[in-house]
Amino acid sequence: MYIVMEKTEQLYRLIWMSRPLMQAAETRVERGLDGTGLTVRMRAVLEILHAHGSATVPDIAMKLEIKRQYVQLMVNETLSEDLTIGRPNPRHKTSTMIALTEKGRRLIEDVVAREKRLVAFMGAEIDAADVATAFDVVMTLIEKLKSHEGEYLE
Amino acid sequence: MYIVMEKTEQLYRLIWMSRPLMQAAETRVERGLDGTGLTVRMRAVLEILHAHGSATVPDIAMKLEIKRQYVQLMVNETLSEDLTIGRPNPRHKTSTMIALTEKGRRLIEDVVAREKRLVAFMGAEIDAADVATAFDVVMTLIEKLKSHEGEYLE
DNA sequence: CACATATTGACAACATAAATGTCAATATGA
DNA sequence: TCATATTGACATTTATGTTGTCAATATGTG
Repeated sequence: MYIVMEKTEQLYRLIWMSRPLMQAAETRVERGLDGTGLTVRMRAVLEILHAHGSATVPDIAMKLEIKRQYVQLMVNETLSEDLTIGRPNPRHKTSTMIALTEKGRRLIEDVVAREKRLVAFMGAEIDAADVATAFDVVMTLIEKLKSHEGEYLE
Repeated sequence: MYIVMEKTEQLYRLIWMSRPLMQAAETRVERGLDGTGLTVRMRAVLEILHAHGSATVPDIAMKLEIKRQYVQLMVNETLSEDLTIGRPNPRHKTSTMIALTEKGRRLIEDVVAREKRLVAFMGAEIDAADVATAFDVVMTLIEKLKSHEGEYLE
């Protein structure tokens, strides 16, 4: 029982550390973007396109879990900087497929590579198995938090 | 080398999962606040006062790592709901000590207890040692991200 | 103890991320 | 073909902060 309480306490604290973690990470990412001309939200668009290939604005919105209207804004910024280009969409004629341009592809690859070098450096003294464990715990937590399981407890 | 890459990749993804984790957690917390009359930011004030005892507005701002002007706003809301009360501060006469009222104390205790029951439920099938590992990894990450170490890599 | 400096609370302006509402144009599918 | 849905564009609103400023008051040092 004591151990159970300890675990819950630690899990509770872990969950509340997600905000400091996110803030520290985003601050760092922002600094890494200095000089690239990218904003954090433009970077998000490029990253998704790089990871999943071209997509429509509503597609990207679904992946980012934010409203398409806001994504449209983000995407338009990347379009006007020639980081992406709208190509005719065979599946839907008014919804263009947004694709990375060569310029956009190179930029996001540079940015991600630089970020990964930093992460490699920061993770040097963390055990690989521990990282895997942490990752699993976090993924499980997200899943549980998003499900409505346990709602009756409230 | 392969393992190092794998670890870095996983660490990178773990870091980027901090936002989904935080969002899922805060959405859930918000739902838990339904019917209490509390907002998330009022809850934050009460939680700090409950955990650390009474404090001045600038103290709370330091703990939350946000500007005192915004914390003032948050605190004023709790004051006007009689969840907290300003008491003369022996150490500084214009800066009142903000303390929980009985009403505030009972409310935050209820809220936290309910949240912990939910966390206990969600963590039931997660190993205690894994939680401890995840917690350590996350704390280490936050520390590394906040330090300027590795800046030269950028 | 006087005086320069800091702290506090209050208020206003601004920034950013995002949600929400609406519309016209166009697609899609029964 | 015609009802319904999707998309992009645009406007408004909300939440969560930051930044700047001010007057009142404290604090601490010579």
